[in-house]
Amino acid sequence: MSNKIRLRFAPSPTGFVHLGNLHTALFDFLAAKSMGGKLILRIEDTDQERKVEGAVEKMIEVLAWAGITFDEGPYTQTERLEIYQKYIKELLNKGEAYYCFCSKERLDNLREEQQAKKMPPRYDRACRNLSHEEAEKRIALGEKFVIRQKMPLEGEVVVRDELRGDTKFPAIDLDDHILIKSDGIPTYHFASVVDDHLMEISHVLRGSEWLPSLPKNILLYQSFGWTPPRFYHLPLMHNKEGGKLSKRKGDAFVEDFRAKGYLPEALVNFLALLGWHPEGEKEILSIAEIIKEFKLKNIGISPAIFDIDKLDYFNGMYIRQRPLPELLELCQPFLAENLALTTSDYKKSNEFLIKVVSLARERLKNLSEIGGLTKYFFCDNLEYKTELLVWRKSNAEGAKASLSDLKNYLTEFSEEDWNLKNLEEKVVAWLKDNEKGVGDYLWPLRVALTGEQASPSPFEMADTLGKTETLEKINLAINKL
RNA sequence: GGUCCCUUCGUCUAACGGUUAGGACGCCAGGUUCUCAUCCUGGCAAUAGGGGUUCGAUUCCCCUAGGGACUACCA
Repeated sequence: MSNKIRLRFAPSPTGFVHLGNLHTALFDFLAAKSMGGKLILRIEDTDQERKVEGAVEKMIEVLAWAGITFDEGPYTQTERLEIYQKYIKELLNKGEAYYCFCSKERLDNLREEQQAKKMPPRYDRACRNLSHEEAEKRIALGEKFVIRQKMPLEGEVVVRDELRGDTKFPAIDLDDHILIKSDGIPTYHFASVVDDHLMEISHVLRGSEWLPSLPKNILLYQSFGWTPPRFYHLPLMHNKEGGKLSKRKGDAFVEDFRAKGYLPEALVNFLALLGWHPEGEKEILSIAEIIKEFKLKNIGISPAIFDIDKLDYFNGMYIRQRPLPELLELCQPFLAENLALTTSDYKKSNEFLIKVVSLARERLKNLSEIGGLTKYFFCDNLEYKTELLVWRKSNAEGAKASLSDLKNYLTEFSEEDWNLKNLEEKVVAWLKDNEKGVGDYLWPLRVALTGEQASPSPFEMADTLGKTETLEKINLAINKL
């Protein structure tokens, strides 16, 4: 037995990447990397019905986007069927498994009966004591069969989850579950135990929905005489209502978050904090920092509710941390609609777009919001209610006078002087010198340039828009009043 | 119904059996400010309930309650 650190992420290829998948994959990755171990990708595709074409490639791509890569794999279980055949024979020979010829109908009826009687639904072990000869005979006759695990009939099975300690399961509650299906393909329980052993997996980190099946796993290891890996069952994630994350609410799939403009570092940071905590109080951590700090003992055990507000906060932080050119690149798809509104070459230039992004970024919770937040940068004719131009207790005449005043003052600026610093300093000094109310002037100016209640400052707008457009928009506003 | 797991502010979470029960998000208030946002200050807010063990329980044990998972020839 080697003491190498080897972990595996073992999804079934059923379609989109669920947030829970990413959570598990992330913890597997963090555990492996923090201990200097290897991470293996294994595709559990033993359910042919649910298999989705292209799902594996997509999953690898999405995980890579999140920064999760694999050292080995993907191994695919349906390509390893001879291996499972070999090991099931060993179990059969040891008398730890048996052939079962019960039909689906019989099992369904049995289950219904048991449930009607409020009995726990379990296989009645009808085939458990079939003789070897009898079984061989029926197989030779072409009867369909499955292979079941022979569970102990009494006593209890003690299993260990490293996070929770020992847990006892009464043997009487254990079912003789199926190891090999009638199509000859193993079930998850059997394939994963065989693979974990052969792939020398040292630590299994998986969702705690697997906790009830741990006895089955452990019993298989015992039947084979193998040493089981250490098991860590990770807390499950729920939505605000306490239920499962769902496709309908759009909070289930990683692809949805990605499309909305969530950054991978935000999602990873946020997810790492669901069921794990660093030792210090710093919460904003890069994946590299998390790896450095990650310790298995700091994994939690209680289920966590997925709180979108905190994710938004993290995403905002990471958006503000990205260098502007990168951020612009990421925002491009969300700006396309706005760019279609203008024919100006200047507004399609990098110089202009960088300014737009720099003004929008501190207001973004996710990148997809940038379109709606920056529309007024691209419109020639802003649509807004005339009253919006009027500052608080001022009136239409006041607003009109302010704007005319500003127009005259700004017209005097040379193109060279038209920049943020100058505009701000000079206009503010001018207002002060002439004892003009700041709000009386700046509010209508800002509205004239944006048509919005909330926006960047008038100086930032004027600087970004340029002298010509600024004066045009002031004129339009004056004419409205 | 059965088995198993879980339970600290609304949420994510911290706290060798001894802390004014800490941090973060959100919320509220104040500051900066023409607006919104950012940023800075401050504030509100929790050990599910009941029994034990102990000089002392958030922490250990039991019961109750609540939540969750599993209970397929799905993973």
